[in-house]
Amino acid sequence: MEIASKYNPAEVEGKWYQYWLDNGLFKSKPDGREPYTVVIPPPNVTGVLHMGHMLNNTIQDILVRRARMQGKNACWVPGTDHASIATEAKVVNRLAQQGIKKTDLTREEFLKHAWEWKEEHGGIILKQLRKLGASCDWDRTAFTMDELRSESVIKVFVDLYNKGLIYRGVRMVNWDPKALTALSDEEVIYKEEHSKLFYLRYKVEGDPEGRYAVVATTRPETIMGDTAMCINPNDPKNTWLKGKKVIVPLVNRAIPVIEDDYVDIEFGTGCLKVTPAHDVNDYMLGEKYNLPSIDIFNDNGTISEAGGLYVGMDRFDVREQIEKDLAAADLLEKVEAYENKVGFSERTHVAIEPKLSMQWFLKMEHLAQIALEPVMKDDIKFYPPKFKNTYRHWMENIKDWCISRQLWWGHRIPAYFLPEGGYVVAETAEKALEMAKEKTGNTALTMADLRQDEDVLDTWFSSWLWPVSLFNGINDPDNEEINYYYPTSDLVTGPDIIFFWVARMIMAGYEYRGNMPFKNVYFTGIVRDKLGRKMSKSLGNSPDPLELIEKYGADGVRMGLMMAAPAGNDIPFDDALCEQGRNFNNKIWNAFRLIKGWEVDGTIAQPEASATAVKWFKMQLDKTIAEMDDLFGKYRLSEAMTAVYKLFWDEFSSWYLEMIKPGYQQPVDKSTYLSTLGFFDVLLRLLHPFMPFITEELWQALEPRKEGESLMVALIPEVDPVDNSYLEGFEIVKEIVGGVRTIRLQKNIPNKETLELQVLGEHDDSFNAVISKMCNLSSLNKTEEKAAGSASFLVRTTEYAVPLGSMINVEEELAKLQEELKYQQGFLASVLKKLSNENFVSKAPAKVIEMECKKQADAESKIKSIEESMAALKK
RNA sequence: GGGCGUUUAGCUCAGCUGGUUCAGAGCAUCUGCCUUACAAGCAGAGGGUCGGCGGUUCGAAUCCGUCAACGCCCACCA
Repeated sequence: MEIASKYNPAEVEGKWYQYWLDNGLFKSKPDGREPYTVVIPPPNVTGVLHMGHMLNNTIQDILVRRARMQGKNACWVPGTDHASIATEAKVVNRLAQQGIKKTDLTREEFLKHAWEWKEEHGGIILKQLRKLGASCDWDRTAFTMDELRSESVIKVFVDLYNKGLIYRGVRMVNWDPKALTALSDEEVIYKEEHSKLFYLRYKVEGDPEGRYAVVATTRPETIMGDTAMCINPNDPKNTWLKGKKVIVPLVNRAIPVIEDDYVDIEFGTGCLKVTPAHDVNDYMLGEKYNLPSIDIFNDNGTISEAGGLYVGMDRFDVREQIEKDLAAADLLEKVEAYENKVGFSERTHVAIEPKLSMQWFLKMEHLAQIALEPVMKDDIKFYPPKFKNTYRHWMENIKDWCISRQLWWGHRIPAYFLPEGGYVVAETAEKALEMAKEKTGNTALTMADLRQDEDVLDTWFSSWLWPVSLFNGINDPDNEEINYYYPTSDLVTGPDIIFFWVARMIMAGYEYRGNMPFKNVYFTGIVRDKLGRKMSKSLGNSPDPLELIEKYGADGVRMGLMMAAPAGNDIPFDDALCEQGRNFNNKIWNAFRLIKGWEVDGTIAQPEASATAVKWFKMQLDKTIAEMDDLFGKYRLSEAMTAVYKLFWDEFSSWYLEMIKPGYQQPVDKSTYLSTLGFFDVLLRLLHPFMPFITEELWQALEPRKEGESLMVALIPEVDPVDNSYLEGFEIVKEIVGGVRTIRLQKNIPNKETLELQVLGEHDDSFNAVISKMCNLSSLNKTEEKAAGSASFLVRTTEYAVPLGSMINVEEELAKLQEELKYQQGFLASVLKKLSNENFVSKAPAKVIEMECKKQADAESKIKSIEESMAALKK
């Protein structure tokens, strides 16, 4: 059989993915097996694959594939998120390119465009995931705005409203002047900004001396909205202002001076301008002192008519202009450089404007209560657990959730306003009409009399139902699927959405299923470039995942990502990691070439070295399987991968295969061959979750397979108990072989040339055949006295000598031995010092002392043997 | 301003409740090899007073205190 010496991923990946699809291997239906369920964190429907998705989905696929190979009924449900703000923005942009303004369209017309956009661009990301090898059950692909999910969302809204948990009211909310919508607190990102602190002069009304108060503010453009100035009643330096009125600069409007402890005497001048419409704290002061509120901004962040000045100008332009105008009017005392935190919209990146508006809110107290305990008690486990703290802190300080958005793309709030005021909340317009008639007593009401709320719900108000709604557990709470698949097993996601999504899913899970939505949460890190920077479009430091796959193969990229990805740690990504992954693919490929290239002879007996190798490797294999099991249990996936990586590369390729390898053009015996195929098969099983494509390719080529058979559903074998002392014995063999190799290297003796090996001291003969083969020995004998002119080395306390006759350089050997002797003597001295320490001997446990005594004996024995060698050389 | 986390070889990290093989792994580096599976490879080697200081202990990378640097989360001081 001719096989290329290098693995070509492009040739096989598409083929096997299609094979898996054709044979329905990703599909899952409830049955008698134990379920293993994962729901995908739904990416934005119009998004494209980035490195974060690659990492996240690689991890999910590893977990899912492994579960499948453990005989579980694995179900990985894919889907996308409608992403209100982001998608609506994209649609608006595209319309703008066509010269269409959103405001010129009706809601229906706009939504038609939006759905068209979704059909065109939606779900690209899911197609891309197939290139990665994601084993999702694609038949289950869902969308947060598809029929079932929409119905669930509306049903939940109505339910929460009926429970009294949803209310409507005018509150100070985070306003996004670009997206023109309210946002939740979580959607605001605070960033440190270099800004200015302006000191403005507020003249005291009717003061004969023309005195003025100085107010420090970062936002001079809001003075048109000032309705009071506040001082601390206990501030001696401002006592003179009590009861006075001051004139707002430029605006020339008189406002009262009020007193409240809220004002920090130390900050600025101790005078605070109060703008109830545009600052959360000022709003509270306004409520407390019954101040008027002047909203000086339009929704888009320009100054409104109510502002009186700078009408129509943008808030930031006004800030620049007003500085000049204040200075010109001699009303600007000074300007200082200042660092402060400014809130930005998570989606549109513009500065948030606090704004009073009518919105819908969800009360969080009850939901937080039911969701906190399970995480604290580890019913739901977080990996890494440090995020429990973050979670608790948020739950304990939670505020009500603003769930309405002034957008069209999303789930429309099912509230219907009545002609004479008031509203009803119902799942459908028909039901709403019924309720309206009942409420008003007016049976003549028609659909046309009702006006549905214009707003849609926050995207996360649908995402939080995801683990339940995917199995239709809201609409049909007792169906077979939800009963079987829920609670799901593992959730893999980034810590950045712990509040947006994870916490809220836990709330919804307990509220609507009375049970957790998932048992374990694996938080991934952020993928960074090798300089430690976040990957971003603007930096251009994010590699294109599909190009990477093309270059290194999906398996290589998966490995590259996993190589540096312990849970919760950031991933410093480097192409070199994928290269390492690709190289490993090649290693596997070539091991396969070797094995399949052998001619098998059923008549020859199994060599002793091969028999030993088979016995040893079986044990090594079992040990690693157990180790991987343990690591997977702790979600230490990169360590599990490292374990199998080393098993394949070091133990299997470098040791096992070398031990059983027949001589040039010699056949291999049947028994060894079959054992080797068996080992290779198991190795492929262990590797498959990490690198699905190459393993399937080789597994299919390993033996004839029936149509539809796949490694994907092969089982990871049970292990036999491991004899650790046997494995330890083999580690000694490795040291002996290493010792001989070093001598060959140093003396420049080619492998073809045979050597003799003499043993002085304790030695287990059962591995002699292996040692002889690996070292190409002509003899391996115990002896009392080694040959003159031999190079030797110590393994534990046994000396191994290779007679070399005249090739020995006595000077060099002596120098080497001298150095070793010095080290051993130093070591012995430190052990003796410990043992002569009264405190140590009396207080340390017997086991430890015993250990030290053994160290002493070993060191003494080694010293003796070194001294003997030196004496022999000097003869 | 609070809270959490990190700091171990050039790089990325592992070292669980203090004590054999506790100073490790992979990559990178260096040396020698185109050896008949694989040069995307093989065989070897070097490299760290475990962030600083102090304490507990017979014994500390590991426990405690403190300082420093970095990172993340939260918070209404203009």
